Amino acid sequence: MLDALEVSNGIVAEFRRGTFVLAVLSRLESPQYGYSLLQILEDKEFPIDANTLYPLLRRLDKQGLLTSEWNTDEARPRKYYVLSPLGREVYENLKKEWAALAAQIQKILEV
Amino acid sequence: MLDALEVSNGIVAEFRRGTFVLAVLSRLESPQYGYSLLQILEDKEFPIDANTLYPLLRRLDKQGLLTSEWNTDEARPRKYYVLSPLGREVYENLKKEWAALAAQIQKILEV
DNA sequence: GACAATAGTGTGTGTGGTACAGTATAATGG
DNA sequence: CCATTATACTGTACCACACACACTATTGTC
Repeated sequence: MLDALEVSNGIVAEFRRGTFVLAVLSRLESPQYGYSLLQILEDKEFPIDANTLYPLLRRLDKQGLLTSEWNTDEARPRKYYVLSPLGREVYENLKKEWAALAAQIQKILEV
Repeated sequence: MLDALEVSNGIVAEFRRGTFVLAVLSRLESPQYGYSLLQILEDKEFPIDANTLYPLLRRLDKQGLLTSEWNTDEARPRKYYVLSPLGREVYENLKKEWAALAAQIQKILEV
């Protein structure tokens, strides 16, 4: 049998899952590669598992929100991602929508 | 090709998905049946599709966060759900965790 | 008598997070 | 100079869950 903490953690994971895209987009106004993003987000106290981030980057690239480019000049080859024009537009939308959602939830929890 | 609005809406749906449980739990301190919840949440400007809500209620019941009971006294049989003690405890946790997450996101978006 | 609203169950599908395995190079410590 | 750790990815399979679709059935209304 699961206790309250375990159950809560599972549901909190669902919260966070929904916000991964927003967090990632927020860090890609300047180019980053996967590993640097992992560290940046960890520093920002928003850690994402590598097994979640890498597939997410590929997906956002495929959806056209990011553009990607291999950099082979440096010692180690790195795949850099950055917001595409579409991605930038989507990101601006999402910021507004997030604020709206947060306000709605706040309202529901207050009563 | 999808435009920015369509893509945004998909991602916003992901946001909302994560919060369904919280919204539903928040309305189940007093007993409600599925259909009444649909209407309450719609009134609160947090509409959930019936095809999402009904399976969600069954799942939360199965996980022990809710207790359910058929009421056959009224004209039409209705299945009433209400928070179990575990559910209540989880709900209190989630409110705190939600506030923490919202603050984190706020911080990430600010920079 | 038809039709919308009410109040559900059951099941299939698709998306996406997560896990696991694998590849490979660079830096560091003993 | 060899082992280990950190770096930096790819590829694929699994599973949970939202959502869609189909279905049943009663009540109220026009």
